[in-house]
Parts: sequence; C-alpha cells; structure tokens
Amino acid sequence: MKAKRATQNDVAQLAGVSQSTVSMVLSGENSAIPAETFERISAAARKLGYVPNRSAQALRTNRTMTIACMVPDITNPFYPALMRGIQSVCEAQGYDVIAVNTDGVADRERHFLNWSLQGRVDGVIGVFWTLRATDFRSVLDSGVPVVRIESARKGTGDIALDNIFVDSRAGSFAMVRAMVAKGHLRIAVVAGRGGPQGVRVEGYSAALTEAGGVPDVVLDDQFNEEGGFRAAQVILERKIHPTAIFAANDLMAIGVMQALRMASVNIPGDIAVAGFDDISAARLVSPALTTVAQHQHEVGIRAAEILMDRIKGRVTGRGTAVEMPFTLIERGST
Amino acid sequence: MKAKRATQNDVAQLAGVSQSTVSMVLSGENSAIPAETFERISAAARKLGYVPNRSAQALRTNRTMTIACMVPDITNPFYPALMRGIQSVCEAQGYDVIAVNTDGVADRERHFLNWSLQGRVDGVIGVFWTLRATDFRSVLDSGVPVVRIESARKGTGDIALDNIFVDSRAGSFAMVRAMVAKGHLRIAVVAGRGGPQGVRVEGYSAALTEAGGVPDVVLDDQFNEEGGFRAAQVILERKIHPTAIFAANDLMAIGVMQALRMASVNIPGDIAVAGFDDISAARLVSPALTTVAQHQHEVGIRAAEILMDRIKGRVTGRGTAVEMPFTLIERGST
DNA sequence: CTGTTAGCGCATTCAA
DNA sequence: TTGAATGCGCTAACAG
Repeated sequence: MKAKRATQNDVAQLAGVSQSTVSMVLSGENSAIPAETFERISAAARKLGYVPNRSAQALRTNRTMTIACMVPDITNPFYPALMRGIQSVCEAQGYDVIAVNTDGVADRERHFLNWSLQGRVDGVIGVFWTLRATDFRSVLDSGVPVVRIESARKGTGDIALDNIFVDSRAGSFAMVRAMVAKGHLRIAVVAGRGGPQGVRVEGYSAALTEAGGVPDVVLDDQFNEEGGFRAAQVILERKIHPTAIFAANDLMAIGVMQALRMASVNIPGDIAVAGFDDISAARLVSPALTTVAQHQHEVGIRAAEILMDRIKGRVTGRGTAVEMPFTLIERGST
Repeated sequence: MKAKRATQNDVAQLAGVSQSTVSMVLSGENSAIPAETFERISAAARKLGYVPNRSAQALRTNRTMTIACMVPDITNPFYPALMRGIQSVCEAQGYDVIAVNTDGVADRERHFLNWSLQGRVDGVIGVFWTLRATDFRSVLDSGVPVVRIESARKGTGDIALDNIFVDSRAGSFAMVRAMVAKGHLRIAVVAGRGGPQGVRVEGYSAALTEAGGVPDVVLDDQFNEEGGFRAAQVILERKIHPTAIFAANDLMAIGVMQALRMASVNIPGDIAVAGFDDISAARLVSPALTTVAQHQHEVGIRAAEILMDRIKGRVTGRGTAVEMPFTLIERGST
C-alpha cells in the first residue's frame, strides 16, 4: 500500500533523460523536442502512471487553475444554479470550480477568503454576508481577484473588487407595487434576520408606504422553509390577517405556503403569496409561486467572465459594479 | 498591486531569528519556546500579515486538510444535503470540505478523482456513476482514501474502497408493494437513462411482477423535473393511463406531478405519484409527495466518519460496505 | 532553546 | 536539443 507516486525524476530515469527535459515535454511545451524523445518520455510516464503534483506545480508557478465559489448555503437552490453558471465559463477556460459553504457567518467567510492568501485558488466568486469591501483588500493586493455577488450597488472605493448585483430593493419595490395594483394593501413581509434581506424589506416598505399601507415586518432567524413556516404561523395567530404575504426569498415563501395550507387558508383567495429568487421549485409548488427572478445562471456566467478578465489581465484597476436585471414572474400564488 | 505575500523568511528576518524557528512557532508546536521569542515572532508575523502558503505546506507534508465531495449534480437537492452531513463531521476534525460537479460522466469523474493523485485532497467522498471499483485502485494505493456512496451493495474485491449504500432496489420494491397494497396494478415507472436508477427500476419490476402486473418503463435522458415532465407527457398521450406513476427520484416525480396538473389529472385521485430520495421539496409540493427517504444527511455523516477513520489510520485493510436504512414516507400524493 | 541543513516536486534560466 | 543548477515556501531532523 501507500505506493509513492511517480515523479518527474522517476520518469526521467526510466527514459534516460533529465528531469528538466521531462518537465518540458509533459508541460506540453511543443517547442523543439524530437518526436523520438517525446515518445520515449511519454511512454515512460504512462508506464509509471505519472501524475503531476499540483502542490509542487502551484508552489512553483503560483497558479492553481482553480476557482472557488463561496456561498452561504449550498442547500439553498439559488446557489447551485449560480455555481453552474460559473462553471460553464471557467471550465471552458481550463479552470476547475469548487464550492464551499460559508454559512454566511463572519468567521467562516473570513476563513475561506483566506484560502486565496494561502495560494489555494486563483480567483473567488462569492456571496458574502458579513465581509465589507476593505476585508478584501489584502487578498486583492496579493493578486487574487474576487467578484462579489451583491443585492445592491456597492461602492468599492479604489479597491479592485468587482461587484455584480441585482437590485433587490427595486425588485421588491416592483413586486409589492404589483401586489398593490391587484388590490392588496395589507401586505406582510417575511424575511430572515441578518443576511442580505434588509434591502428587500426596504423596497417592500417603500412601495407599501407609497401606496398608503403600513409596513408589517415579520423576521425569523432562518432563511429557509422553516423560517417562512414559523413566520407565517406568527402572522396567522393574529386576529386580523393580511391579504398578501411577500417573502424575502422563495424558500421562505414556500414555507409560508405550507403554513397557510395547513391552516386551510386558500392561496391566493384568502392570502396571496410572493417570493424572491425564482428557484426552480417556485414553479413546481402549487399554486405556482409568483416571484422576482434574479436569473442566477446568467449572473454566474457574467461574474465568471468578469473574474476571467481579471485573471487574464484583460482588466486592471479599480473595481467595477455590473447591474443585472430582475424580472417579475407572476404565477398562480397571487 | 500584486504585493508579494510575506513568507516565513520575511518574518524571521523581522524577528531576528531563523526561518525554522518561525516554522516551529507558527505551526503551533507548543514545545519549548520561550514566551519572549514566541511573542516577538507572532508580532512580526502579524505585522507582515503573514499567511502560510498551503501549496508549500502540502508539498512538504503531503497533507492538505481538505476533503472533496464529488457529486453528479449539485443542483439536485439530494447532494447539498449530503454535503452538509459530510461537512459537519469533517470540519469538526479540522478538515475543509469542497464540492465539485462531475455531471455523472466518465471524463469528469475521472478528472476529479485524479485530484487525489495530484495531492490536492486528503480524501474523497463521492457518488460515481461510471467508475468501477478498479478505477479507484491507483488513488487508494497512493494513500488517499475514498468512500463511495452507492445504491446497492457492491463488492470491492481486495481494494481498500469503502462503500456506503442504501439499498435502492429494496426501497423501490417496498414502495411499489405499498402502492399495490393500495390497489394499484397499472403502475408506470419513470426514470433517467444511465446513472444509478437501473436498480430502482429493477425493484419496481420485481414488485410489480410479483403482484401480477406488467412493468411499464418510461425513460428520459434527464434525471430532473424536466425529464419527469417529458416522461409523464409520453404516458398521458396513450389511450390507457396507469393508475399510479413511480418516479426514480423526487425531482422527476415533481416533474411528473407538474405534467399531470397541467393535464388536469387529479393526484392521487386519477393517478397517484411516488418518488425517491425525500428531498426537502417533497413535502412542500402539493399534494405532498410520497417517497422513499434515504436520509442523506445521516449518510453523509456516516460516510465522513468512515473516511476519517481511514485518514487517521484507525481502519486499514480491505474496504467495507455499510448499509444505511431507507424509510417509506407516505404523503398525500398516493 | 535555536540555527543549519536538507529536501518535497516542479518550472525555468543558463550553459553546453 | 538537452542537462545542470536554482529556488518556490515550508517542515523536520539534527546539531549546536
């Protein structure tokens, strides 16, 4: 067991050449290598089952050909979809994409961001809930680009931190306005504590106030179905119910729907429900969920393109902020 | 820009000690270091913003403190849940967990498995659709343990490949038998082509034949909602409909339900539907989906424990096969 | 207690 | 066209 892996040295010995020649050949540097030597070395490598050691390679070249996708919670379907978009771009350029869970907590966000300083990845695309622009300074200074996915336009000062965002506030605003247009005025909002949902609540409040309604915010610690479920129960316990509930993300909206269904509340007859994100489950629940699409796959693609531009040096200088569109998707739940 | 990162050498110089002393101190080897020196070095490190280079560390120690979770498709909610289980165990022991998408295709499965040979991870937990036990030989021989998550008991010969599985065939069998018990005999099965769903179809066929029914298998290339949706449409085009549809995973089942709903077919009145996996969406669709739970979170935990035992050398020798239980979950869809 | 020495496996310059 | 030499940043003997 524990056979040592073959190194270039082993290959060189077997092929009767020097290690550096092996390196040349196996690096694919076409240059000036006689077919005969080439063949001999390749054969030796194959015979020994030679596989390059990436740590050594990385140490030497300072490149890992790996991109990290850092997200709060991979079990939220929003993120896997994002990752797929990123992957489609990065892999086409020869980069592997790995995903890690930060749980949206400071320690872990910092921990994984540190990977960049440790030379483990060549670039980062991530959703960070606690880190601020300045937290990225050292990473960026060390030459590892970062693209941050945000929910509002953010300034990055003179830092080379790229932002890509969908304007969540505007999305919420539009959604709530649409609900108002349908005759709702008593609209409650259900959101997670912390995280990025503050701006969505803001948009909600603005639209509702504008229409003459009174904001009614119910928060829960969890951003998922459970949180939505609990929040909805809180709402249902009151004497007077809202005519509509807007959830700050689809997972919570689905939880809300479940609670309503359990309480035999008709959707959308008694209470309409809307969400945010347009995860794939949104159109599968019944009634299908009205929501604000963020087009996460496209966001991932665009983010990856921005990152690649930095990595390839096609873009330098201070960070950019790219806005991506949202779309109101009206389905049966409203 | 591109400030070079501080190395132990830089720290040593600033602290007026040798590089090896810095290594000792920063590696946390408590041993015999005077508090004074310790402080001086720590201060210097802090001042320079020293961060260890993991590539160098890995090259030297042959350990990365990283575990890879390799799955076919991270957008299938089954896998993120699995990953969470793995994470809970590995991180408690100081290992980071990363996730990668193999798409269940041979090239990519092999590509990522190769990571192990490249010294990028210390262990692998994965779901592999195309690789066979012998494909893991070289990786295992090189000292990187692999735990494979399977859908049936598999022999691993004398290879140190650990398996953990839920008996999918038995799960399907039980589910179909339960459907038969409810009076269904014309039961169609909807499954993806390739992948692991063959054994589920087997279990279905066995149970149905036993009851005197005739297997009716509808395949699609995709394992997700889309595939299920298409397959259901194929079924609905026929003159005679089944009274129940069993889908080889929940995603497909949800697609089936969507197709039925669109065709105004009552669930479960006209056609009952059942799935496999018990992803979290299963209890959120309407009617809630009857399914076979695989307890992916627990499977992840157990798999990680097995992996850690190997990594820590607590277990050696040929591979094991651990069976995990499934549970029939009856909900509104049947 | 701390410094010296020796690589880990590879890419790369410089000679030959 | 190939080889010898160097060092990436770090850990781990081994001396002192």
